[in-house]
Amino acid sequence: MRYRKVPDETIRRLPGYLNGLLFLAKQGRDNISSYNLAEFLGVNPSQIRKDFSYFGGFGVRGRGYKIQNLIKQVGKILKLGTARPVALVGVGNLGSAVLAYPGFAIYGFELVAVFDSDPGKIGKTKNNIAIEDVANLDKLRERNIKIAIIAVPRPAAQQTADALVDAGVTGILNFAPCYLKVPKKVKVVTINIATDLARLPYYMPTG
Amino acid sequence: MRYRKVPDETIRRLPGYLNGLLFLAKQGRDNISSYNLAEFLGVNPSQIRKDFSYFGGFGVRGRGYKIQNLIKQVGKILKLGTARPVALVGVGNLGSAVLAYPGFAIYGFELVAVFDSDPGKIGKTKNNIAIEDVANLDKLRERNIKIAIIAVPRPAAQQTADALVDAGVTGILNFAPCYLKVPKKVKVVTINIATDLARLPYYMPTG
DNA sequence: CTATGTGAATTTATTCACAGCA
DNA sequence: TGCTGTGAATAAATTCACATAG
Repeated sequence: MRYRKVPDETIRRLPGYLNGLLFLAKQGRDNISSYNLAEFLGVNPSQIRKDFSYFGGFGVRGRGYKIQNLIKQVGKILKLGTARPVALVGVGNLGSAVLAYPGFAIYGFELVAVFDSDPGKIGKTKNNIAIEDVANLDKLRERNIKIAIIAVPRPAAQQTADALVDAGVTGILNFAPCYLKVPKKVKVVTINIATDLARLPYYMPTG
Repeated sequence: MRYRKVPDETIRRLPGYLNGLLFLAKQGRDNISSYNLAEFLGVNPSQIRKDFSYFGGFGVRGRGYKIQNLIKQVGKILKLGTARPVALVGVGNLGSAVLAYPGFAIYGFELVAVFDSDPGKIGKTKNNIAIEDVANLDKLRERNIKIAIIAVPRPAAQQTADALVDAGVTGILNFAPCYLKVPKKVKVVTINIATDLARLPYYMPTG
């Protein structure tokens, strides 16, 4: 197809497609139509086809998609091909849960470095990873870690982001409930559990 | 202004605005312009004005917005006026973090019921809340709990959602990495930490 | 026949630009 | 003058609908 900018929304959906496809593959399935995949993922079939069409289309007319092929192609688009080391900053309640979270592996992420500012935690081991002093974040550069997860309290979030950027990090998953100011070349995705919860009542019937 | 449907995107942003406004209020500020609020939140000023305009507009021309008034109005829009009881299902790593998460309170949410299927956990107390048997989810109806958080493993997610819906729950925050099929009257917001992380590499410079 | 790939149509969301009010 | 509120203009995203390939 002719060149067109890939919508951000398409990129936002692709990891979800990949998640579903990996699940279906593990169930032993090897073909699927956009209709069946859409049903499974709770989205619109033409949306799926359109999303894939931005990259040339991966299906066979009349037949559908080869799941293994789709997995490979989507992984390539998202640059998830090789194992990616990830650092975590902040080992409080949320950070500990993130550290133990098993869901990152399917995308090739591996949590390999953990930092905290609490002297009572530094040096201790959690999930087989030694907790390091947050003052040593600059070590991320020589270890070639480009992705970090911020799970520190709000007052420490911006300075943590600054230190990460200084250390060469260009991708940040932020759990602190605030906007992080970073250079344009750095991508931040913020997750705020509370704001997501706060959307529900608006849509719920009163009474 | 004339009637127009409020965009979903506006509703998605409002809890974030409220979060920022509450923070600014605690700092002692009482007025703010759309420009300053936008700068603080990392969004576009006219977007903020437009978002508020769907509800009539809450500012004063030439002066800006009264923070306390905005907080009140946005809370009303989001139906966050009164305290809202919330239930949590699943007390694994993620569930425990959610249980200890302090961020819900500013929106009036209170975690008042916790369920798990593990006999080793049922009856124990965590964060001053007794863990109940997930088989008793139907008790939510008589306790008038309409919002629930699903933090169970994927294989149990859909059946948990079904049980919650049967118990009268109409708002679900879902941490399981899968689509949940629910009746139209039920609103589901899904948080998938791994898919959010998986968006980063696409935007990051290669090398 | 079946189900993709994709222009075109439609819907939704964002941003502009400025009239109008304090 | 300063900043809101909002139509109008753009831009972005979704959905339709069908020609086309297997």
